[in-house]
Amino acid sequence: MKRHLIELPISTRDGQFIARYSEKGLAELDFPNANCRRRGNESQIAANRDSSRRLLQIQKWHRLTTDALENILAGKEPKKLPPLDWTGKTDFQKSVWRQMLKIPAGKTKSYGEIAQAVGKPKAVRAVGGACGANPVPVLVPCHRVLAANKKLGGFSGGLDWKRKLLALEGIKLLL
DNA sequence: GACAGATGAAGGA
DNA sequence: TCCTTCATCTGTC
Repeated sequence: MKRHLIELPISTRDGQFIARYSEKGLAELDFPNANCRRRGNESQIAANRDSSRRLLQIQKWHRLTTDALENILAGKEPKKLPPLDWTGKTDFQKSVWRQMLKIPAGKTKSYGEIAQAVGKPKAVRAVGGACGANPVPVLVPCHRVLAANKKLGGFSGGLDWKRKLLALEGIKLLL
C-alpha cells in the first residue's frame, strides 16, 4: 500500500530541501540535488485534494521543519521538531534513530556507542545500516554518528554534506 | 537462506 | 602507523 505524501520544498541558503509529509508527520527529507532518490510517483503535490484541516496541520509541521532545518544549518539546536512518521520501519531502526535524536548539537557518538545505547553492543554494522536507512537526515542527526577514532564513516546525503554539517557545529574531524 | 554493509578490533609488517 | 582479515548483527532480496 502506497502512502500518500505531500511534498513541499524548503529553500535554504544551502539549496532547496524537499520535505514529504504523511498524515502522521514528516516522513522523508531529501537533500538539495538528491535527484528524487525515491521514485516520486508515490508522492505528489496534491494539496487541493486534501481537507483544509489536514492542510493546516501540514503547514504547521512544515514551519517546524523549516525552523529546525534553518537552526541546524546555523549550527544551533532545533527548538522543536515536527512529529516524525516512521511507519513501516523496524524496531531496531527506530531505536537507533531515537538514540541519534538524543545527541546534542556539537557532540558526536560512534556507531559502537549507538549500538551499546540500543542494547546491542555488537550490532555496530547494523547501526550503520540503520543510519543509511534514515529517511529524515539532518533532523535525525545521523551526521553526528562517526566511525571509531572520529573518522568520517559514511553518509546517505554524501560525505560533503556530512563534513559541512559537522563543521557548522564546530566538530573537528581526523582527516 | 544468502549476501551486503556508513564497524570495530586484532594481528602482522 | 597502515593494511588486512575476520567476527558480529541486521536488513533486504
